[in-house]
Amino acid sequence: MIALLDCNNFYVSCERLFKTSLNDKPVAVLSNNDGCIISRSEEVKSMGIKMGEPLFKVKKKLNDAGVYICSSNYSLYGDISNRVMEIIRKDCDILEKYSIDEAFFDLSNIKNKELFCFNLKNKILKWTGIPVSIGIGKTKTLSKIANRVVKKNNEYKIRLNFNGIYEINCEDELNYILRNTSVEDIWGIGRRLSVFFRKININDAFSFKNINLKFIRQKKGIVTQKTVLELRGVECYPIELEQADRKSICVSRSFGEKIYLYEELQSALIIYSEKASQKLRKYRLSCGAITVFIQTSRYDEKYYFDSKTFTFIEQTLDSRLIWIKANYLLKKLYVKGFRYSKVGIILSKLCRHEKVQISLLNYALNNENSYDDKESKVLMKTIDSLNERFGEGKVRIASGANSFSYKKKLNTLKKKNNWLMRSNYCSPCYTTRWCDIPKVKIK
DNA sequence: TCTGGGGTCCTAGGACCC
DNA sequence: TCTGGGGTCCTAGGACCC
Repeated sequence: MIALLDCNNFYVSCERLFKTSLNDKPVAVLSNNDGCIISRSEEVKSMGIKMGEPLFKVKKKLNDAGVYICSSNYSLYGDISNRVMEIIRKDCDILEKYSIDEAFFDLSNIKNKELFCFNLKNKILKWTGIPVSIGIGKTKTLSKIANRVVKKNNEYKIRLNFNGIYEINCEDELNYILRNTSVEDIWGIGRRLSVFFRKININDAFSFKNINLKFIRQKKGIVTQKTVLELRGVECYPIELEQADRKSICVSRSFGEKIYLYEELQSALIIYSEKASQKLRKYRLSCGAITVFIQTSRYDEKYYFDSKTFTFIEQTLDSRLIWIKANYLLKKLYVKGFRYSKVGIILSKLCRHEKVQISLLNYALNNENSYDDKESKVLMKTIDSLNERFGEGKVRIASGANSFSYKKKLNTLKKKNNWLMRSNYCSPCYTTRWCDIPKVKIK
């Protein structure tokens, strides 16, 4: 049996931890750049505010109702998430962290599963302050559905109170639940697939479970077939204990204000390149290719999107090299006259440091774009540790985007770095930054 | 005016090999 | 006039997830 633990309204719950006055007030957390609503307290959900709703469309409604709005604060959420995961791991080490607010864990060897989960839930609440819900089923897909039953109690009405825990007990109960679960609410069935299934009159999880296996394999592929099997109790997605190495790393942000100037794109991209390379080294990886993309808003009449990729002869972890190539790609991509809303960098063809395939050509040609490998590694390590100790961005790559002449140009245009992401309602990093640690007064 | 960011996997089709 | 059979690898695009 597999349990799925899910933190309730996770980002909102994190914001409430250090600002207890918000506990019974409506709260909403925004996406990056304060664009959309991505976490809502129960009060906000019941106002009819949808997940992913753009802020500007509902701002008045939120203000009128006295909703407290937060920008997202990922260093806070990431840290709280780790604490929750560690508490689970203490009681159950067959654990897979599935997302920032979810974990699957194995209950096969536990006798009273509901009691075990009940105690775990209380412990997490007591030690971190985060409320959680736990669903238990034979497979990951079923535990997801069990978890949904806890949260949408009013849709299923099989019990008055779950205490945050629900285990699918018998076949009859399972079928009842599946009949009352819409096809689009199954894990693995998204917008496109649910349109397809609705068209052929498969509207709920029960009829989806009983679909012809050959038909589904042929029409929708192996992934969807696995989802059907999982609903039948056949495990297709086991709990993954080891986190697989990443296959790509992407850093991109929407701008606070639209951008026209090449230099402004450059000054954003250099920061993203540095962030991406830093992440690369944190995972002990090197990259074999980089992709840069730029785009205008999807809602803009003159929509523009393009991306270009450069492949290295030899995988690298050096920020300088990554930036040189990123800048080169940006130059090729930039077209004057568009209102750019976003730029980004993707590192791909990743491999472990120690598995980098050394190129004969790099040595033979004494390639100007390659650095001495040993020196480069030491330098990057030094930069990373300086930045970790003294704060992000303290040591940076020199570039035109940081130059005096560029700053002068911005000055004459009376501009600052207007592209910086909006984050107008951000809470302090209570648990990850020394100066933000909450102070306690004792009388 | 204002609409997020970061991932994974599968599949079909093209290019190439003998 | 008539042109096989069996593979691999790569990539773009599409689907999904949180």
